[in-house]
Amino acid sequence: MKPQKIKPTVAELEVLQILWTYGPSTVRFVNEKLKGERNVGYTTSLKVMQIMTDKGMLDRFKESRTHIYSTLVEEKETKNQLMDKFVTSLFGGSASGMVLQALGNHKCSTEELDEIKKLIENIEKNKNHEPK
Amino acid sequence: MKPQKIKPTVAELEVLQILWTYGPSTVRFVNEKLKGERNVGYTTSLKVMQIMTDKGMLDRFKESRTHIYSTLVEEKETKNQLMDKFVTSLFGGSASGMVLQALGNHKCSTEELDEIKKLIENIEKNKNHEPK
DNA sequence: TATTTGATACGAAATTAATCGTAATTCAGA
DNA sequence: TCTGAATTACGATTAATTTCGTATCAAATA
Repeated sequence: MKPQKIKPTVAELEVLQILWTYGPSTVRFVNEKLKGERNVGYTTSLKVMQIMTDKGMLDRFKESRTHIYSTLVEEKETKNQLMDKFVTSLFGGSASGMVLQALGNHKCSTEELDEIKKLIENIEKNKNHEPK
Repeated sequence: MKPQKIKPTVAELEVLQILWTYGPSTVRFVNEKLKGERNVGYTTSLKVMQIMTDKGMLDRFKESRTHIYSTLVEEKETKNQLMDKFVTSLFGGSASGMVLQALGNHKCSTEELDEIKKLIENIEKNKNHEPK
């Protein structure tokens, strides 16, 4: 029931991250943030955001002379979709396979590991309660 | 001490997966496997593999009239690197953040969850033994 | 009101990736 | 040796993405 396919390009994803993090913003603001990472011209950011608006990924409204852009795609949903693709192409669709490799090679703090354990226990608990 | 940056494209990654799975292979073989997934011409696969060889991702030797290709990049290392990039761009570098989202949204079997728990316990055990 | 500043619109160049057609090459078998 | 089937080499095309230059527009202010 969700035929909407979200397929942001790399550049588009960078814009989304900024809007998810800081909320609705101007092109100027987004461009400043992007310039923190790499060299990118103002009109480049503008164009990307205009295209995203055409695609229905962003919304905007006019405030005096500038436009304020906000996202129309859910952060969680979008990341899930990207993760799906990633897991499929690298781990044959096995999320646990990916998790194993991720945990084995990234350093996680004890607190983080505990958090993960807690989540797993919750999932297992729910499985028992809704066995169907 | 590993300045070698591995950046396979999508098409290249597909070739790598096949070579990792089946070992050194001919273009014909790789192309057959690819055609199992989608429609791709023989010369397309050939070209991709030639480019990969130029880039130093693959090695090859002549056997009669055909070439036998093998990978020069480690499966684990490559996947780790791709995962790093993924985690960085989507989860600000937090592997545990990604794991949490992955576990929360993909269905894992009880066995898989147990396997992950076991791994976490091992990691924690090792932490205690090598506290530095 | 004219100027300046800063924004948007638009087209198009530059890049990168993926695809394939065709020519040249190689070997095996007739 | 000649022919044909299969392979490789290579160029070129297509498509998608990223980039930016220039024109245009709007509003604040001198």
